[in-house]
Amino acid sequence: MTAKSEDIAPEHRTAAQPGIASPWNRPQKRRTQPALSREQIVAEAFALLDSDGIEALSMRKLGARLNAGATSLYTHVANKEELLALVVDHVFGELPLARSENAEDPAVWRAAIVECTEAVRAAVVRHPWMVGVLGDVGMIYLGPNWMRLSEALLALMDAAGFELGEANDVMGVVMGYTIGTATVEAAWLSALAKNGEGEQEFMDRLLPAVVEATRPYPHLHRLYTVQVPEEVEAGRDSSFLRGLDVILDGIEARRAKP
Amino acid sequence: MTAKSEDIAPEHRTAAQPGIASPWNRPQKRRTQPALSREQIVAEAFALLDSDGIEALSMRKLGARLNAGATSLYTHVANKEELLALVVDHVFGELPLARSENAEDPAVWRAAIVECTEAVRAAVVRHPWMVGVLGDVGMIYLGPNWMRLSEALLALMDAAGFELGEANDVMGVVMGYTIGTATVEAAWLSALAKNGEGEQEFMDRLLPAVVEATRPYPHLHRLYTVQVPEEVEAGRDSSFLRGLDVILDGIEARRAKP
DNA sequence: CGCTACGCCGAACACTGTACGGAGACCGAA
DNA sequence: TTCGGTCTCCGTACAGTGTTCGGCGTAGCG
Repeated sequence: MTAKSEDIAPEHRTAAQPGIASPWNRPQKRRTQPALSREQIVAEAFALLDSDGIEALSMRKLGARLNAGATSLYTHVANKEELLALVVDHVFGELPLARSENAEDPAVWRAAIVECTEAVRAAVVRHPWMVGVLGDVGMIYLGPNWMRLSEALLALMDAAGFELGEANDVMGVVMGYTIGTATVEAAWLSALAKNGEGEQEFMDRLLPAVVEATRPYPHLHRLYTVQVPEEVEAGRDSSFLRGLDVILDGIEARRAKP
Repeated sequence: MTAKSEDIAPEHRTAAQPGIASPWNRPQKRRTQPALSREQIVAEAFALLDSDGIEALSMRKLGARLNAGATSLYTHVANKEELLALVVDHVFGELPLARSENAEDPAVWRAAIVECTEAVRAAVVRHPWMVGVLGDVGMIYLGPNWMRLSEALLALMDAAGFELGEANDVMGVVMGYTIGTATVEAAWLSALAKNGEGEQEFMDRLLPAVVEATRPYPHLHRLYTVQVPEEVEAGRDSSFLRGLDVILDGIEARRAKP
């Protein structure tokens, strides 16, 4: 299913054709270049993660999807951990980079940051397995694609008139907020997925229990009885943007003064 | 080692005392109440995680630490996943709650938020295994201890004069930032731990490679050559606080105006 | 005394990540 | 051509993992 056109006749595979040797199943010209590549493996792992989640990713299953043995992967990837790191960076590689044109206008750099962080958040939410992996993978920010993202952000802030230290701080605040928010959201979403229910339905089913459970906590109780019900999916979106706006206010204020 | 005083004579355990039966090792009055409890299990899992990390936590090892069989745990805990959720909430149970006295003074509620978020951040950084677990555990915020934390924060913001919706937003921004920052920090720290090196040494050893790797990215390159070297461990602390301050500025500004 | 309920656990199952060694095919040199 | 050397692939094996199931012994109750 995932065979590329460079794969020369899958029937060479010894296990695939257990019949007796004969001219018709003989290797015949055998593949001249590696059947597996790191990119291919990463891409297939990515697809598997997206379709079946993190606990479905095993070396054996991944190998099978590539018409390869499990241990063949280890010639291209040192570890499962390294594989996961590569996949995470692969995700960041799909995001658009922030552009720096006319960035001296606050409205412009603010919009650029909103766009960039929204992209990161959307990626994490669309691939909820990432949050469980981000913890295991130290040093994500050394991946080439994350570096490109960072570079673009720093360039943006530079064009906006921030000096390097400030720009770094801004990036830390904004990305910290984005990752934290997205983590919580994705955790919620994968809990949903495990129950196989839609967001709104699950919420409706859960809410009475939550309301009951929060009875000892008056503020929380009020929050869940009057505030939460109407906002769910759309609420997450607007909530993220509201929060980001507050942060950008803080940044812009600090920039204007001293 | 982890035996509680209610444990009546550990030598009943069949495996612990393989000697021949005799009046001295006979069961004698046998324990009258369950040898295991959910709290005990959670506490021991917590200790095991802290000392040996996430990949050292297996049901068998945990059982062994409690002088119990692996499968005995399942009478008190449904899953490993449920166990992890309980442990995470257990961590939050150790944090101090925000106090709401004199909260109408901005300096006071700001300080209270700083204190609270610093506690959360410190907890995550001190228990780096949490970040890998937060992803798997959906719905942490339904745990009783996290609820207590939220309630205290909401009460604080209420006392500070925020209305409920605003207070919720503030909590989202501040906690999102805190969790995100702590996640990145903890990932870095557990990568360190895996290499068994100190933070500064590892940084020194890694920096040249990073500087080289960032050559295609001018801003990043400058950042790593001129900015980063002097700040590492202390830098993380102050960086977190600087970012938080910016956010609080944004919040206070929004509060002051319409 | 017997009975049920409960807490505990040994064995078993289906899987996991990965080390190892061998097998086959390619390339360049002799 | 033949002979190595190198590279990729993979079957096997090992030491674990989470969890189910059936049974066992005790405690408390009638």
